[in-house]
Amino acid sequence: MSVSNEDSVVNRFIPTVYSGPTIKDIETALSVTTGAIQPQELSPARLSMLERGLSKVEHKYTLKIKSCDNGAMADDGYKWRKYGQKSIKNSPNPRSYYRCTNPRCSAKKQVERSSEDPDTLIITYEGLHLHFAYPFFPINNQAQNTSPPMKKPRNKTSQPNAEDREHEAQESPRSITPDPDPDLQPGPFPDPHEEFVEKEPSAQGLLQDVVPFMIRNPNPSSASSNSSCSSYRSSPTSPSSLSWATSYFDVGFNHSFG
DNA sequence: CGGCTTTGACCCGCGC
DNA sequence: GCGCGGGTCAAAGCCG
Repeated sequence: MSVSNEDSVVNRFIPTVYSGPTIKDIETALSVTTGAIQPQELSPARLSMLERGLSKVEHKYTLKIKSCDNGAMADDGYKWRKYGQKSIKNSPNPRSYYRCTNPRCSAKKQVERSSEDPDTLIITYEGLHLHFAYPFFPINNQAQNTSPPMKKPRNKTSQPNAEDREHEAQESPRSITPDPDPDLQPGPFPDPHEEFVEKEPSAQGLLQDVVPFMIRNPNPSSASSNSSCSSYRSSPTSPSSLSWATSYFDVGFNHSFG
């Protein structure tokens, strides 16, 4: 599998999902989150996104948003299972831990309320899952050695390797093809657009979780009122929702390969 | 009855 | 070596 071939697939796929930014642009945008590039070099859309509080720290993406809800389930319409909650030192608000309900995903997120602004939720996404998108991204050399410092699961359990493999599937570029979903095979894509849309429902808890939230909350300051609290749950799988794919890849691409 | 959420305990890693 | 903080697990309770 040559890189050029992968690249061609990407080039085919990306424009189908959205028009505008290229992979390079995505990389550029993400590099901004780490302070590598001046904001004025970004597109208005990307700037807007960043201004809304998306930031990247290591392999985690922190999203600061205004919300009238507790942030537990009402963020994206996809399913996250709460698996823990802890009170945080120096913070009056507890932090909730969520894990994607999709058994293939090891994606997690932490939700906590800002101590400064009770209306602001700080959501930290980690292990974002992009199995369906992996085949469409070029495997850069830099991605080969960027295995995030995921903690090893305890060996005491009766499933010593199951979870490891799961992490591999999420974090390692090599997992691009081995993903168990036959519908996500790389290579010739009969109808990328159609496939993409149709498969989404089964890809619960994907990066879509991040983006719709931002896209659908264009005005965070007013989101705390009442109207936008549930609107973004409407239909992340609708064709029109592809508009957020730009941001979608922004986050996921870098996370997986950066 | 099944699934999901909640809550407390346990375990691990890091810093002092 | 000890203590602290954070993350995950697992059992119980609740809701649909």
